[in-house]
Amino acid sequence: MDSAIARERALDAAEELFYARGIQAVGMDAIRTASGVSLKRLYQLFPNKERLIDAYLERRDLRWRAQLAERVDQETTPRRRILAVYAWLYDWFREPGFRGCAWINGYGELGATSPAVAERARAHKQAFKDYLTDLTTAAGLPEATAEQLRLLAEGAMATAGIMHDPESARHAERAAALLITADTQVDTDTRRIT
Amino acid sequence: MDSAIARERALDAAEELFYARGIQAVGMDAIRTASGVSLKRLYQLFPNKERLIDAYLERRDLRWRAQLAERVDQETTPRRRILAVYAWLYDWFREPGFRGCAWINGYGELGATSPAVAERARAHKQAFKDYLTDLTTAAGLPEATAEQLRLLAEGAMATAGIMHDPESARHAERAAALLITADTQVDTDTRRIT
DNA sequence: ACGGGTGGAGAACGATCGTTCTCCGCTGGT
DNA sequence: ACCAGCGGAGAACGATCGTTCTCCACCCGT
Repeated sequence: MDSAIARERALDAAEELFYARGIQAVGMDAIRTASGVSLKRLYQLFPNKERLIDAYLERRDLRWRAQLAERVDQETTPRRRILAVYAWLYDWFREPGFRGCAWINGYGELGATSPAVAERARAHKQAFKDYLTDLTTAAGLPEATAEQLRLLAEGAMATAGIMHDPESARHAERAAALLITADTQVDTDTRRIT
Repeated sequence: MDSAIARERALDAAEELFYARGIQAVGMDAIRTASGVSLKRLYQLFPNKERLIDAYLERRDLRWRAQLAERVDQETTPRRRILAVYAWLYDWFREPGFRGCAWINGYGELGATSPAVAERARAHKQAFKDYLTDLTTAAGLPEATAEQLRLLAEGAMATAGIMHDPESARHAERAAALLITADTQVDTDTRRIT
């Protein structure tokens, strides 16, 4: 079997199992069974479990951000592009098998013991925040607004994961709409609102 | 030794170790060593590790909410009481050894495999949201605002934990100030902002 | 003083899991 | 056909950990 295909199958199985059951709850044997990739091959592709976890988080990060950007790019005006983030979250939260943010969960599980996982979580969250900053500056909003939008999104992810309540995304969306409108008011209008 | 004292010492050790290193990374033996409570006694007090985890989350929840309420009660006006939540978060985030929210972390680690942990996390988050609802209704604000304030707080906790950035609390505070002002505007003013 | 029982220290047990090793069948070149 | 080597299945190994068991020192009532 082609090595690249085996790698992808292993990562597919790892992603599904790690995300659904938690990382530590999934043994290498379960990944072997789910992927059909033998243990020997698994350890040729990833020298140990930590590297497999790392590759899982890396690949998921790329896909997650690409899908978000794809949704945002369906909108044209800066304001609608910002709100599209929360619409996308809403769709994500309603997907069957949604179990919260893989990086928040992974950090909670292994952030204290695995520097690699902690770093992946930080990098992912930083990249997300940078993306929001791009969207806000395109809308002429200050970076502080991006920070606030970020907190709303993170709060929606954490809450939706724990409470199984996709509506968090709608509340976040409404708050975001208020914030970007209020900040605009403060800039253009008098500073009645602060 | 008094049974109640042994129980408290065990919980003290469990809380410190579970929170700092993650639950699964701490063995019963480490708790025995840190607490000075023998294994036999530990298993008399808690029939198994899951029950110890449960007691840890329960006791921490009571203390966490009591300390938050204590801080909020230092303020008198409804608006300042709401904003005190974020000031308290800011102080908490800057404490040495802060590692994020114990329930977000615990849910990420064991939410998928332990129904007891998942339920404790849900109950804690629900109680926090109920408390915010009390604060907002006292301020004459709608429940939707409580939901938004909750998302800001949860986002600040998740972000501060992962990024080691206490400033999340200040950004959340500023966003909260905008939201409760904006919502007040919508109610009293014309509904220019929505 | 003495015997019974309580509690502590730590060994022991069984299960799980990451990682490696063994054995064997298959393949591909000559 | 034959042999060398690659890859797969799964056993094996060693470590960790939750839980229980053993053994012994100490204490307290008579």
